[in-house]
Amino acid sequence: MAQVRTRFAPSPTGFLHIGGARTALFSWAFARHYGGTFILRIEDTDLERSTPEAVQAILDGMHWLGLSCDEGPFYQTRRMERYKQVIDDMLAAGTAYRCYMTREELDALRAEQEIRKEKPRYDGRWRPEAGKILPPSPVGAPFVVRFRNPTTGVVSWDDRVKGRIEFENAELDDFIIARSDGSPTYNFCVVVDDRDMAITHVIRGDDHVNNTPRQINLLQALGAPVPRYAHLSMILGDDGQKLSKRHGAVSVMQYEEDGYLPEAVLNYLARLGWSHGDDEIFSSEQFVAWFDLDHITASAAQFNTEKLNWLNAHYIRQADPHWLGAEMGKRLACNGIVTADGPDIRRVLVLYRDRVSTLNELADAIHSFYVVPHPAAELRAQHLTETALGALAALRENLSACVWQVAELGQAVKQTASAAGLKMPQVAIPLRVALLGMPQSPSIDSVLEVMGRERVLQRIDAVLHG
RNA sequence: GUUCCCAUCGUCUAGAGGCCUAGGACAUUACCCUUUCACGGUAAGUACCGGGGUUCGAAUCCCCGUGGGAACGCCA
Repeated sequence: MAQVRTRFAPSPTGFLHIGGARTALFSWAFARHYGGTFILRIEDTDLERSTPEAVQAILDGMHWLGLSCDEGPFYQTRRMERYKQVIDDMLAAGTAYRCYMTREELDALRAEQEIRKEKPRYDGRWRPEAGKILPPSPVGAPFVVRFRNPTTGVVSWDDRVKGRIEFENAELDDFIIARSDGSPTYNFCVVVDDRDMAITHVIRGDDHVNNTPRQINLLQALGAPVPRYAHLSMILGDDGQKLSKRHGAVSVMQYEEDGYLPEAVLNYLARLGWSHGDDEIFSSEQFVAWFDLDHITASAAQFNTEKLNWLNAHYIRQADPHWLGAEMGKRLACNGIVTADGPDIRRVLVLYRDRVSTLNELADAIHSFYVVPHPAAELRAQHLTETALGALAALRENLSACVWQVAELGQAVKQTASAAGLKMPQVAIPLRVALLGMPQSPSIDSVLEVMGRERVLQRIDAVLHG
């Protein structure tokens, strides 16, 4: 295959959401797989809605996911001269023409068409045609530039996801390529850029399928090669509903905040709409090695947070303890919890890392090691009974005599229980409540060891004398 | 309304005419492990939208229907 060049071309009107992230991921992976070039292009020609904050949000999202581009980011607003030149060329070549129809006239036309239940479209009244007499151009009046779309035949392409798609040219109208203020429009900029940037594969959302025939016609009018297209179907929300700013669409950065690891999000997204046999868990290197356009699903996919959670749990278990420790320190510090003078955070993490599915859950789970817990009255009443307190008092004595090492600590708990004629849980659960403020925890001997003698004894005392 | 797209377990998916009495994963349920809660292990239930063709044979190919979606902007 010739040098592969793909691009991700978001418009900076909001954050990078999950759908955009997947599009970027697939474009990126495809380029990487073939040793090609991945280009980032910011489509900011809509001055009204584009913001620098949104540009930054997109950049941040891609950076977090580790999707780095080889060229760009290019900004369409900085290429205005180029667009203008191409428009002039097309006007001169007769592949585009000036249209003086006013907005009012256009609106009226559309209204009529709608009444007649027709597809709303431009009627070609200013389109030059051999033997056709155009109205005289109003001098000084504003005009738009329209592309002279072929009127007969079909446009078609072999979509790498959806297969062959054909459109009758008769279905297409002469779309605007330059507004009355002279600024170029989306379909036009895309074509010029894809041509200038020598894009070989356009991987994008399938909401662009209907733009594709227009873009192909334009490309052909420009004498440019037509890239391959791969249209990805959309991602639905967890509830099966379409994602929108109003409903369910969240920034990928929100996932970071919620305690997801980028490798989990990447892995999840990779698997959403693409497959490699039965493989579920794989690194991004593996993904790049395996990725192809042939195994992309043509139908829409519903986002499933539970599966993401499962993957995230997996990656938390795999995470480097030093990194995880630092990350936890940061997250706890955000809640005003100091970890520096408490138990070694890495040892605490080892106890909890396989019991949670997000970093936030992990932070919640371990915070009792650093902050004295206040078990709810109900918990106290249920677990810190007189019998239990008696056992804890005995245990306190036994523990204080212990070498602080897991096997010996476990023995101490067991012996205390049997000496009091109690079952193991009858001691271990009150002990958990005393130490951590909750009746469940990892293996109690490990908790004792990691929490450390001083803290353990203090917390038991607090319960006994509190 | 017109054009285009899509259709396998609740969800993500495997499946390129016989390997499919349809496989894997998440979720669910049961059991095992166990000092609790998890992790882990084992097992179970659950799907080819409907109807016609083509074929010796169809989840796979074709047509129709139904359902869902997208696009029809001087937005991208």
